[in-house]
Amino acid sequence: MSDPFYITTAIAYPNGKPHIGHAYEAIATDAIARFQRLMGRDVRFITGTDEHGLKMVQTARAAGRDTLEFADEMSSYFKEMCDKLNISYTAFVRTSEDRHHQASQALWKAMEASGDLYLDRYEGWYSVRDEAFYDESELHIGEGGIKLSPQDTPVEWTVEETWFFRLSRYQDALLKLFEENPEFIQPDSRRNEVMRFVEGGLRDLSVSRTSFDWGVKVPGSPDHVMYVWVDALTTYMTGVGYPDDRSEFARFWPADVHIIGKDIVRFHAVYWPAFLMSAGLPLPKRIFGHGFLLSRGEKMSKSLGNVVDPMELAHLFGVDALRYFFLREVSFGQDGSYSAEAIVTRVNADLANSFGNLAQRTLSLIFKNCDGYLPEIHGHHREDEELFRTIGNSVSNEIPNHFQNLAMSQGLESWIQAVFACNAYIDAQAPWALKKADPKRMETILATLFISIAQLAVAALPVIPESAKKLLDQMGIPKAVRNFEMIGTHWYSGLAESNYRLEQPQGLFPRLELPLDEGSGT
RNA sequence: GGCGAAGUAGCUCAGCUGGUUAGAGCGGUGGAAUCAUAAUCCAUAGGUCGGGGGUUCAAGUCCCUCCUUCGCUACCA
Repeated sequence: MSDPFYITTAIAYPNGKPHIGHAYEAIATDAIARFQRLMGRDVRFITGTDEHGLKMVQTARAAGRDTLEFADEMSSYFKEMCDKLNISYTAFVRTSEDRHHQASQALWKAMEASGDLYLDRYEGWYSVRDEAFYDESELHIGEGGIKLSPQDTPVEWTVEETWFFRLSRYQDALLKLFEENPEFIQPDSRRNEVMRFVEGGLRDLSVSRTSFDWGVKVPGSPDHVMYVWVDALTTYMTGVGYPDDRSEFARFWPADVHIIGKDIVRFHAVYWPAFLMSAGLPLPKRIFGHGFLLSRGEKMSKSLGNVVDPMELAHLFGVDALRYFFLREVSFGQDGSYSAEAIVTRVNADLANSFGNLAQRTLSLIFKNCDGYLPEIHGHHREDEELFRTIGNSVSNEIPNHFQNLAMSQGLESWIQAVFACNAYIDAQAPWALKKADPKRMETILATLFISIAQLAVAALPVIPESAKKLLDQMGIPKAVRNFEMIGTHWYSGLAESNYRLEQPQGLFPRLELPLDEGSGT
């Protein structure tokens, strides 16, 4: 059986509809998952929604809705988004599911068994929005004399009985973990922040609430529900069968990487490993905190009116175009900027003009000059070998290495350079001029290009799955060859000898137009 | 206040452990080509690598300092 690979997105809080950040995270995670499949790994890819907590109750109530019914609807938007964006998750986990409650309770019991949970009374300033208590010293006064949390959310004085987790006990173990596994938190700037936070000392964490009941019941304390982060994080285990499906869980846990936003690094890099250590479970291998997408360099906010619906972008420009843009243009781990012009420019230049047009002109030449049959190779020239070397180095070496390191933009940089090399090659060789003068040479050139394009299409599958598949289908590339290992082998003659015949080639990436209402911005 | 990141061609950015004339894409300019989605290819544009100082035979690449932007964190009020 092939090597397992387990990856997750963060589990989204469906308090509102999915925004572009959710789409970005899902797309990036999906590209990695697809890449690993093409590398022959047996992939589990979990995403889902984190539906508990007082905030959901209140939002539902404000809308005059039943909480679960409201959660059903909101969660469905996230699932729809994933399906629309071609996200190849293996399970979409909702924290309101029964199996998830069981998983969370199992984790809780394991932590309790380690003596890390104790009941105490908590009095303090509580922010519903943040689902967190704050010390008086952390508060500041906002407009109208209202006390606000450090996140500028309103707080109220709350007294409740609560379970605590002995987080303080894990300070040294966590620091040791970070020091011995520099890859555990990435990028490095996030790692530094977390380390400094932990070095500053850890307080025990309040991990249950009694002020509402929309959550996972604490075993043996029916008045308590778990702190949302406890059960949200547990989703990563629910998704691979914890606690019942022991073989699935044993096979896929711990996760190879949790892809999350930079704003929730602490929960994943501090609380989560501490919970797991307490429960005696293996820790995820890597936490990757990606950056935020900024609209024309500015943070998205409702007040600025620059909130963009990712579904609208996908509809406007196409799913693959959007996926390509995000992964090519944004250096993974850093913040990125997007705008309609940037998307149109990038997608037209790379996908329509360079790659799409390359495929179109090559396949058209074969269609017209070879009657659609794949041309024979009559011995390669040095220029052909050079092109193969360039493509091979990119497709078999640089791209997989970069993707392996979650450096998608750099992998795509290598990819587009290889595409450029093909365009330079076709212009230099000018096969269209050889139809009568030297038809054999023309055939060899077209075959060389056909092979190169197939390799580039396979390498692009993780990023633009739909269009790359269409292209490979047009080209008649067998399914068995559509992975990083096989596409580098000698499959061409077999395909040519099978008398595969091309249809009239269809354009893959239509040139995009800048929508009228988008072009006039700053 | 502490820690950290960023500041490189008009724009968006690459530049790992310091080493020949600082790179790419887009845009601009001049050519070529016409198979192709008016797409492509070639050449080119002379940017004090935020300012200043230092180490070194040699510094975007190391050290110090200052400026600007951002992140994490602390504290005062």
